[in-house]
Amino acid sequence: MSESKYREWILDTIDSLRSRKARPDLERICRMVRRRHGSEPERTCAELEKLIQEQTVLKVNYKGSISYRNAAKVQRRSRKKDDVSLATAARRSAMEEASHSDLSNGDSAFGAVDQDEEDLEVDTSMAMDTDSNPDEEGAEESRDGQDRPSPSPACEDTTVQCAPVQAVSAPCSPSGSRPSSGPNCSSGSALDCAASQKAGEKPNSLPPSSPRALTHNELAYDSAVSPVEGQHPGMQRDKVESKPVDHSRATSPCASTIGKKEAESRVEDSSLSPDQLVPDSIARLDEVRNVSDGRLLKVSLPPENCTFKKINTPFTAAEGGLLNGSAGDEVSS
DNA sequence: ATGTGCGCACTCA
DNA sequence: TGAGTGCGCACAT
Repeated sequence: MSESKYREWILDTIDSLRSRKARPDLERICRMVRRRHGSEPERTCAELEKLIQEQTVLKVNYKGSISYRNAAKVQRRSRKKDDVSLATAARRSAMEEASHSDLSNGDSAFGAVDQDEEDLEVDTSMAMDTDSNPDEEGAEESRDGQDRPSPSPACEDTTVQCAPVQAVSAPCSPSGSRPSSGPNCSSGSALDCAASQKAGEKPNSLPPSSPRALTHNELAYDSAVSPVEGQHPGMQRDKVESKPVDHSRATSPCASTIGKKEAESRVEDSSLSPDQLVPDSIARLDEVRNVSDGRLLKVSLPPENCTFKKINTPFTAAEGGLLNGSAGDEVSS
């Protein structure tokens, strides 16, 4: 029940922020939801992750910061030509909407839906590009989701919340904002996380891959990341194994956005393209693996570790952060 | 203090 | 050149 509500709230909030020309970031989303509906930031954060997993919401690293998009609306540049993509997108949206009701709930239906979506994404992933990619994070997880029906089963756990989103994007809080809370964003909560993002931040991203991928679409995020892969466990693994490496570090669940920036800062390549999604997948390689095994365990530990790590590992960059120089954005993970 | 509206610059296809 | 995005500011509450 609430899930669907949250979905609406979150999507609505994202739309609202966008229409206001404000970056739909975690902090703003949580704040607005809290203001409007009184829901706790933590909860909002968790729900948001779920939506990301479901691909209802896309997490993207834009201009060095994480933004959330309404997947149903995202299309962005790439597509023009491809009708296909549009179509796909449309379909997706439709599905999403449809799924809104069920998916979130995790009804049986959703299994099917998911698949479809996945397929779409996969197949179309190329087309979708940005759109889909961003989801990747979600995608992967969603895969998991297959096993486990609902989108965010785990989320509820503290681990979860942080996991997806954060993981993806945020490696950990940069400023070390709160080591103590480390593990989950929870207490610090989204807001904190978000806040931290801002604070610390510098954008960056880890570019996993090669720019070329981007060529196709921004989504390229990287082949590694590619959502698609995620779909098949086996594939995932391969990919994961193959590329992963760096990313793994980056990820840290809870730290969430916060960390991300740091991470980004350090890593930054310039190659990235602007909107890139933030594929968690990479980040979460570990998780993924787990998944392949059976499902992911959300991994609780990581957070702390990550957090600390990241925190500890300061990069001068952070400050210097400017590294990013490039305006673009990068894909996050 | 917080939310909102919007001009403007940026980036990309 | 058109479109999407978000910063930064001014204004509203």
